[in-house]
Amino acid sequence: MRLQTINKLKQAGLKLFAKKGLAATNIKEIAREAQVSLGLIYHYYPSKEDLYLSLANEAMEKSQGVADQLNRLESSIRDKICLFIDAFLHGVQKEDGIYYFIIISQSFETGKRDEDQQLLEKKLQSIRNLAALVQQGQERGECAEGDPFQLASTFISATQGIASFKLMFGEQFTLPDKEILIRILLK
Amino acid sequence: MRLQTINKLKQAGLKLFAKKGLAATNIKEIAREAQVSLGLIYHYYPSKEDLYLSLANEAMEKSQGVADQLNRLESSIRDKICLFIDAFLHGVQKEDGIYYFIIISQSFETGKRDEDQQLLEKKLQSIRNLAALVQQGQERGECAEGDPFQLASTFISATQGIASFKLMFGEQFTLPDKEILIRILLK
Amino acid sequence: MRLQTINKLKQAGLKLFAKKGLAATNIKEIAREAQVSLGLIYHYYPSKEDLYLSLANEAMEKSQGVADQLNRLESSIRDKICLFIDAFLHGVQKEDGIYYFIIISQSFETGKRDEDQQLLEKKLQSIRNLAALVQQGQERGECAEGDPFQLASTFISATQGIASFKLMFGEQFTLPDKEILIRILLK
Amino acid sequence: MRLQTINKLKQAGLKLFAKKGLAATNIKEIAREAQVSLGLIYHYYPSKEDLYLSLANEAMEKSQGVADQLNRLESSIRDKICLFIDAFLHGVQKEDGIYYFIIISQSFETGKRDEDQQLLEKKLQSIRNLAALVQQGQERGECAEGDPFQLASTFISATQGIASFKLMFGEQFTLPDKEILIRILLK
DNA sequence: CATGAATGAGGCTTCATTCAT
DNA sequence: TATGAATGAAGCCTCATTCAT
Repeated sequence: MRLQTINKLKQAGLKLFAKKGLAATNIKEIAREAQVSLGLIYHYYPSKEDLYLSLANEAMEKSQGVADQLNRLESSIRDKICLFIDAFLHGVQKEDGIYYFIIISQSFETGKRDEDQQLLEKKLQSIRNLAALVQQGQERGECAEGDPFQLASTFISATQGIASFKLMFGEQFTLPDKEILIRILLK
Repeated sequence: MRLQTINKLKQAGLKLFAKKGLAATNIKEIAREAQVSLGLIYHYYPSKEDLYLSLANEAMEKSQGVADQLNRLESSIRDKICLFIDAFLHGVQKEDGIYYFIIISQSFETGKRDEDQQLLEKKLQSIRNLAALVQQGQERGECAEGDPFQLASTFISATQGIASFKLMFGEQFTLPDKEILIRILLK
Repeated sequence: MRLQTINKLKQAGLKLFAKKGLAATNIKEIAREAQVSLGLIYHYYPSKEDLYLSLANEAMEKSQGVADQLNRLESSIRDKICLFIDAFLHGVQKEDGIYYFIIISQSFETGKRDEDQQLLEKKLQSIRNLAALVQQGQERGECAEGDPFQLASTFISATQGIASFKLMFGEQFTLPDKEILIRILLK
Repeated sequence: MRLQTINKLKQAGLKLFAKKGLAATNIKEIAREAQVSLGLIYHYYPSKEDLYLSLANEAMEKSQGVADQLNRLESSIRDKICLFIDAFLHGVQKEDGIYYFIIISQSFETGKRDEDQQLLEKKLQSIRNLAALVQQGQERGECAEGDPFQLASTFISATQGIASFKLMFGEQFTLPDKEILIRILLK
């Protein structure tokens, strides 16, 4: 039924878009991967770009959801950041998880100006959110010195690059230990 | 004459491939950007993929060249790493520089198995080279604790992500201060 | 039930085929306009072309029916032609009426050779019928001079063109007074 | 070279669009008829619709050109109208001529609102122009009685219908004598 | 060396039709 | 009867590449 088909499509799109990017992924391939006929995609998504945007937005929402959850916790900044890193290291080892990270880090434009712009804005916002957390941490003496936005973006950069390497090299690539990532943000 | 045309083509290809990726960049656009006729491209490169590979390899070589130079210096590991970071932060602010960084970080496959594989291997090697440096640094007590390969890949990840953000957001994005990057690798 | 659905389908098909032609009208649109599900259409018509042909034939029959009725009247040729013109001017002002006129004037081919050919033959026959009437009129001195077939086809041409303009321009277009049309055929 | 190719495309498009309409004519067919490769069409026209619009506009311009020429003549209204009818009857017997007439009479929409609207407006204007001529003729006592716009539209309707029949039936259809058409507009 | 017209395979999308429910 | 999800052939269009000039 509807939901099952949509899930198969999302699954297939996520995997292929993450691995090859928007332009290099073709609709036929998505259909094959989803085990669905070519035309069916267009019952659910008006275009390849719409499927991509839907996945990219979903990825951002998931990421934002995790961040929100952490922020609601009654714990030290250090603990929040540790949990965030745990979530990242855990997520990047699951098939879907890594695809979501990669989709977020991609900068492929769909040609839909408004929606591309919105995605970009959300990315920036998520860095700002982490920066705010870092600033709090600095005030409490838990975080490393330096401009909070710079610290946050360096950290996010590192996670994106790591996800990218993990996808590129697979088993050949060992994820960094938690401590290495912690050191970027915390004293 | 020859050289000038080739340069214009490289310039244009570099910019467009970096901004849009291999699949989304088309030859006509490259010709227009290079102010060169469409057919002329094929006097110098057998295919779009060859132009891309040529640029990607050149980017890797440039990067390797910088690393080699640093390694040949008679200075402390700390100084080498500082110089490396300087080179990165400086490079990423120049138009061409950032394009080279982005091209390196991309994982676009051209369909030429051997050459794609070679590129991947070079990327891995450059992480290993940095890891070796880090290991030396650790032996001398200059570098941070942790698995050298993990430290190196986290650092490289961070630089790639930063280059990517810089290209995405342009002036809206402030590069991190040197100290923030230094802290990933050094005590 | 059956009949109601068929009527809704005919209504919708008539409107859309008249406005956009056979090829540019799609089944989904017909279903929507008829407020009927997509699949249901295929319970009543084997294909889009069959619905079209059914409507085109019905239109021809209606037109032929009016002509037959007039012919059966015991009145002067002049009166018959006047009544014919009345019927046209009246019909073209009703929504369905104009669609039927337009369908008749269209020359869309459905790919079903035989049936396309039959439709064409019927069109020709209806001109010949009017021509016969004109010839009678000329013998009685009521009709204008000239080849009866030419007079008839010119008249029919005019009515088709008028119906077409009416559909195109709607309220912006004023139908011609009866006298103008009368003058084509009658003295 | 360019011009020759463009002419072949126009020729082919004109013929096919006239015979089958916009939606039922496919690009591959146009390419075959023009003896040109499929892709080449897109060097000269951005889309099928653009080719169609270009032909439709050209047809309107040709028609307008003839009308303008006649208007510039220093002759009686009667003579102008006679010449107009001559031009029509002559044009409709040439292959291209009839295609142009048919294209003008078609009401296919391309989906480009503005341009569709402009075409419609031009059609209306050409009726108004003829109506103005008729009004002059009435003032001079040369034209038939009745609302000039209605007379003009009836006349134009007749010519369109005649062109349509001619294309439909070919040799089976005899064009009306000049006198029959003259009688619609002139006393 | 240089141009850009020409080609056609392949990609995205539509849509008539079928079929399980 | 009735629905609309599913199919896939066919249409439009793009674009890497070739080639005559």
